[in-house]
Amino acid sequence: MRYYDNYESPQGGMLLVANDKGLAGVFFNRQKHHPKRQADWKQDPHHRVLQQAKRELAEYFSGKRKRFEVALAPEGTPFQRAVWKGISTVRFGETITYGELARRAGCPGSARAAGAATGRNPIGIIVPCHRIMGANGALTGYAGGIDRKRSLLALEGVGRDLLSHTGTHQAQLT
Amino acid sequence: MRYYDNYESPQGGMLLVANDKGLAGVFFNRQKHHPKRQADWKQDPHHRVLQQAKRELAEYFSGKRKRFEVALAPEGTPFQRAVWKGISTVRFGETITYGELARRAGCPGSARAAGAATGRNPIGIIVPCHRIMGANGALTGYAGGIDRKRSLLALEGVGRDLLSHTGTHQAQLT
DNA sequence: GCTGCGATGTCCGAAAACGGCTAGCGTGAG
DNA sequence: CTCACGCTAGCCGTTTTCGGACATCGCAGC
Repeated sequence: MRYYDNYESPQGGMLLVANDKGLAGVFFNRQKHHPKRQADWKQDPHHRVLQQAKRELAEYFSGKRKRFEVALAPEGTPFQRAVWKGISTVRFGETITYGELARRAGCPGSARAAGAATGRNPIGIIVPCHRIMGANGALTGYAGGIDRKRSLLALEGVGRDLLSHTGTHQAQLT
Repeated sequence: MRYYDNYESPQGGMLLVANDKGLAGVFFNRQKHHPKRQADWKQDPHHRVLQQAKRELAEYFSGKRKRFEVALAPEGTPFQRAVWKGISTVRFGETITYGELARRAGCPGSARAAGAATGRNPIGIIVPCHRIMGANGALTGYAGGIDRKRSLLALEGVGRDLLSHTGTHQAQLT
């Protein structure tokens, strides 16, 4: 069974989803790959996991939390889960490249596939896919929109020099 | 959650599967499309639905039962469920053709598709797919093997003339 | 009779397309 | 000479697409 609830963040409305094992989804409204609510999902604002997630997110956005503790239960292929696990090893305020991410997932050389898997990350913010950047420093992409990626990194104090990187036009695009 | 148990029939070992709503599967061991036991299935010989199914099957094989009453909960596409429902309208000892079956499912002209759906019937014997025959009288096919189809029809007293039908070569093949 | 054909829903395998990538060059400006 | 930048060609798991194959049957043409 799946449970869900809405959450209003400083960055916009979000959808939170949980299953029996833990948190399964955190999406910005109207973001890329946003799942559509299934008929058998139940809205439950008081669900234990959802409540904990909402609390931790609030603390994160208000600058009081740098690590998440809620139990995660994302669903995906073995490779995808390895990548998402790799993303979770990147700490608050740090960034790594897609290539490094692929290495941490145990598949060096699969940088591009790692990028695709990153784009499919179902647990935004808490699995900090916004901390992954192009090897040349470009922000490259973000399911919730590049602007949000920039904002999140700024919130984490990532140096402005990195955010305003001019190494490539791509930083401004998409 | 899924529950399962084994059952030893006069025609060979079988696997029975149930979900929360009713009986979901009845398969001969090693038959075509036999599902492989999933990690999250639980064996439970005392499950209410499984017990009822085993009892009714025993009665059927010993000639004491001509209609099944256990609740069914097969999983498939809308078309498939329509076909399986159509199959269930055929009574003990009767037979119909795939074309007639398609008609009963509300899709005349989809005889071939009905045949494919019949082959995917997850609830053997209880959803009596062995009562469906080719328009020319051939036995055509059976996921558990043509021999079992013949035996089941014999058990139901279907005339020997139908079983040894010589209208076409296909009756002896496959 | 026998042959060939068209209609039909689903599944399955193979192949191609598609990305939140990167390293390696070539080129042109300083 | 250097360096930044842009282009290109490989890289790789997932998703999408596509083509057959099926537990068929009735009809047309020979």
